[in-house]
Amino acid sequence: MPTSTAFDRLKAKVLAVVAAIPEGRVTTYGTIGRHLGATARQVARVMSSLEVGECENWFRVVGANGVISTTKLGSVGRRQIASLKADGIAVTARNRVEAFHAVGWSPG
DNA sequence: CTGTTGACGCTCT
DNA sequence: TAGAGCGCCAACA
Repeated sequence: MPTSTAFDRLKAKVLAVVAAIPEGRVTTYGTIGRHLGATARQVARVMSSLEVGECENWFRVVGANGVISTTKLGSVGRRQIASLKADGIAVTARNRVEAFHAVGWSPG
């Protein structure tokens, strides 16, 4: 029995999945959550708890339908959009990933 | 134990 | 197509 909490265990899974996202591809919290048997909320909480260096492509994780949560537009969102563009992923002015259906990636 | 909050998702209008 | 509201679940004070 690991001293780690369920949150830490889930965190490891999420990090593993997110770290496996290929370049130029994106996924959503719901997709990861369902694949790991967790809710999008839990995945989101894990992402919010990530530290600098914990995940190298956290920015490849977006909300449902490729929508970027406006909650993090304060500072993180800007950095996420910039990172996505750097990966070749276009983002519309509505904070949505362009051609999300084309870049949509499923963990597996 | 109770109340509040949230890097979300789905449905209705 | 766009916007607003409600629900689910877990962490935190």
